[in-house]
Amino acid sequence: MARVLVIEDERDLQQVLAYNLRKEGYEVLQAVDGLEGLRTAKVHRPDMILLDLMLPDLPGTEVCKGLKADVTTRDIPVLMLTAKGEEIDRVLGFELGAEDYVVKPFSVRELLLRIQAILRRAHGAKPSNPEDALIFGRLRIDTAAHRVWVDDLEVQLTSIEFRLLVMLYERRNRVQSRASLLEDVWGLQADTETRTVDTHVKRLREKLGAAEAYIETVRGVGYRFAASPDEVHA
Amino acid sequence: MARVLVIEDERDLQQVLAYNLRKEGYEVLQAVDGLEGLRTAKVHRPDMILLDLMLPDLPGTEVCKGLKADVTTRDIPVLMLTAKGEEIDRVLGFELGAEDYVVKPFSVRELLLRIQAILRRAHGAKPSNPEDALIFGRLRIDTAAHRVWVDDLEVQLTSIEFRLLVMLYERRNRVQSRASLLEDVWGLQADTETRTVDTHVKRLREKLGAAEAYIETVRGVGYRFAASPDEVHA
DNA sequence: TCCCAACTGTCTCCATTCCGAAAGGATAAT
DNA sequence: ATTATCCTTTCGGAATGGAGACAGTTGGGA
Repeated sequence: MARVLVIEDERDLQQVLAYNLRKEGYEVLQAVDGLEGLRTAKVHRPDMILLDLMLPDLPGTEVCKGLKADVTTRDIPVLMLTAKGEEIDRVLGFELGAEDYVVKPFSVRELLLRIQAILRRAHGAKPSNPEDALIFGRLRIDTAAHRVWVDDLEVQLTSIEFRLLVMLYERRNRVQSRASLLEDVWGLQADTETRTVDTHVKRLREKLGAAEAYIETVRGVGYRFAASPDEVHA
Repeated sequence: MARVLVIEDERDLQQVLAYNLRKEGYEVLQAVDGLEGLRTAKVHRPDMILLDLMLPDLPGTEVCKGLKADVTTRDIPVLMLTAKGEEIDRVLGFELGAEDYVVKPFSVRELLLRIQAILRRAHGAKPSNPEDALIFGRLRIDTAAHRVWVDDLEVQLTSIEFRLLVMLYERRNRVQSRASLLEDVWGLQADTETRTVDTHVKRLREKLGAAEAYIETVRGVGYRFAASPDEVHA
């Protein structure tokens, strides 16, 4: 799930936000002033940032400038929390490249929707090229279109199978335990004695046919996507 | 670079827009009410116009009519800025002929994308009319006229249906979640527990008849417009 | 002003697909 | 050979999306 950094000095609000974000399944990073926020952003690279405009050390505008000035954080969308609906704040926020803003007091629901929208846009906009599918040996994956091909023949995967494949691929050459797959693909956290993952891996392999060998079993640990297409042994 | 006329009375928003447009390399003309907007449009012939629906002297709809009534400004695409809940239906149809609209508060990023899309279309179809229509297999879409044909037979779509179709088409071969469609077509931010999108897709498909197969359902994810007219599965 | 037609969003119902669990068979490790 | 681990098959319940119906709105015309 997505990681959200909350830069907010009011303790109570910080708690409320963190609680609600976690409840929605986000991973939450917290910072209570601008400098800490900048540091955390640079180190942890969150998927987006909630930024209070009024902070004890730096004004939020400066934090925003700081974020935009650094290549590693430049592209992280910022959602501004402004104390009053002053137009000036809005202007500054946008000028500085904030993605959106909400005015306090805001409803948590509204805020969550904005966050969702931003993350959706960020994800959707990532592969802007028309035909940029991942290619791995005989396997081709187009995440934007949600389509998969093996040897130029399209394979119909269900959404879970697709997520499982992408997750394995993104972390190729690293063993994924069943528990971590359950968490990342299913969004569950259960210390599991279930064979659910096995079942889906099996179905996925079936559908992948010739490309099934890319998914390797690591006995006693979990599953691993091959490091390179050639490494697969017959 | 393209010239954009911004007709907007709120000073701050005017500034935000101008700043961001210039940053993107556009030349910006500004007007703070409808009459000034009409004059400026006639004199300077911008490549497109951002028009607030709520202006001090004239409603934006009237400005739009005025633009369409004058030969020198008739072909300039108009992008409407509307507040939430304002009637947007009539804005789009034949009546007013606006090219697109965004609902306030909008993210500047989103707005810039829309502007890009409009200018791209406009440039591609320089000699304004005859081949202004997009062709996709048996489907023909004329965004300027808001008309659609299937196998050379015109299909009557409502404004939402049209917008939905265009949105899907412009992002073809990319799955659109229901939530993102709700946001981009309806201008709503909502947890999608609703079947509204499904219903409209269904109605759209009905009307498209033979071309309905271009709109594909991706179970558990959303909808996707086919990548190419031939790829449609039986 | 009133009425009618068109449009839109929501609801319910239903067929289909999909998921997760269970259980027994197969395979690798010791 | 024995055990631990993984694969395979099967099946009922749940989720998903489409079809149809309906009421609230809106705009246009009588």
